[in-house]
Amino acid sequence: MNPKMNIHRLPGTADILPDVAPRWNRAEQTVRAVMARFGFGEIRFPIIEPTELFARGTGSSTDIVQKEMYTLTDRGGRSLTLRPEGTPSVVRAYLEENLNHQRAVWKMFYIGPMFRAERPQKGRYRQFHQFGAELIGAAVPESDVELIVLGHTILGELGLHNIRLVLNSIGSPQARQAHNEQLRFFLGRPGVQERICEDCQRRVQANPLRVFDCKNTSCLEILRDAPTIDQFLTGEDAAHFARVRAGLDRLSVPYDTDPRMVRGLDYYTRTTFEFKTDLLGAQDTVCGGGRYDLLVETFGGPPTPAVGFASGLERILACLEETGGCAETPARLDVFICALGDRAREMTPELLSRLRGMGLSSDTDFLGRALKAQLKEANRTGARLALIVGDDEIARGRYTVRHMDNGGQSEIPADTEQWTTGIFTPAA
RNA sequence: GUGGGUGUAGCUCAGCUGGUUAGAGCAUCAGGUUGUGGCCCUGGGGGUCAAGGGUUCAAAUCCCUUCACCCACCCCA
Repeated sequence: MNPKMNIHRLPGTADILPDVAPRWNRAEQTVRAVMARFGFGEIRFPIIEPTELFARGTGSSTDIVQKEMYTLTDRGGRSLTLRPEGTPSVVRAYLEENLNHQRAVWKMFYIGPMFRAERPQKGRYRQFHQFGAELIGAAVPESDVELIVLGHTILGELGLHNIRLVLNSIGSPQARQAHNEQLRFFLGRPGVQERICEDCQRRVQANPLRVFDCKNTSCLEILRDAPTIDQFLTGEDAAHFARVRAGLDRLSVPYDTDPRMVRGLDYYTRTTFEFKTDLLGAQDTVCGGGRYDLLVETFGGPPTPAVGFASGLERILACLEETGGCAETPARLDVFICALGDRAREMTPELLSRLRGMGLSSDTDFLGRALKAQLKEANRTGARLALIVGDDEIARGRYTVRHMDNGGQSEIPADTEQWTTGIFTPAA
């Protein structure tokens, strides 16, 4: 806010400062730990990719590709894009690195920043962070269950409760097309067409499925009898879906099915799911995913079934903040050195090095301030001990150690060779 | 991209329908203790009142533009 400072953070981006960075680290650690427990290995792929990867992978009809990508042209005239999501890159790497020749099934996860040029608001940023998991090569319903349970477990271990799992199956592209046509017919009938809202009139043309997201009460009334995707699933689609639900039932993972749940990416087939919260307002999806059995083929690979999900870290952290579920445990310093006078200050680098070499966290005052101010600083940093080094101590060959928790003081030899971690461990 | 709201100190916010040098709490720094933190007391620093333009004798206050943030639409994590 310094008026002279006229370079600003881009809209929808954030600085994660030292006071909140520990929350991020903790969340990421939890994600990595659970992923490892489920047998998923980390994959790191470029933040910048050829634009065609997303045009073909994410799908040219999606909002992401049509209006939300950060695309630039490099000096060679190539069109590059800052990744808006992770799945296409994972599939690209899977084929490019010939992973399909090494093993039939791959379980991979990623974690990192994504970029979307949307209007920022709560729970939606232009640079945001996702973790995601992909299980490539398996078609059985139990692999869907594996992924949903993985998401469920991670969210739970992150401390997120009161989240609702919503399940749907959108079947094959053919089923969806049939459904679409019926829906258009249903909404285009005379007597209906005039009663739906303007937005929905437009949706009927662009993407009829979207009418199911409308909140308008008269639209909702009409839509109660609208055809839903479940009526168009093939026997195999329906059997697959039933088995996914049965798998979740056996594990007592609660869910709601919603044949009207719509996802905005082109590549989904059969199972789709979302974990939703009621803490975030409009941006209520904390994790979303589904099966994408045709995506590998669209990149020229062999027919390869797959399932995946992605989850937004900002939204998760925002939820935790709402519920107070991220109690801060401020890091405590072991020793704060209070140096008085030039001679003492000259010695502090060695003293610090010795302490740090012993594995103790330590710091000192770099402003040449009075003892009072230095102790205040020691207090602020949560130091357990203050090591007071002044002319008196140097003359005596013994330094003063102050126990910040109870104010008690003792002395230790000035000779650092004689130091042990024991003398810096305050009595409990 | 569209609609609505907001923008005053580092942070959270007062400042009524325009009227003298723009305030509080917290934070910060200093003093009360010439070498002893947390509590308390006293004092200091810190604002082109988001930016730019306009109306007016007079603008933090009214108008316009831009920017940022928030909410909703759209869509998604």
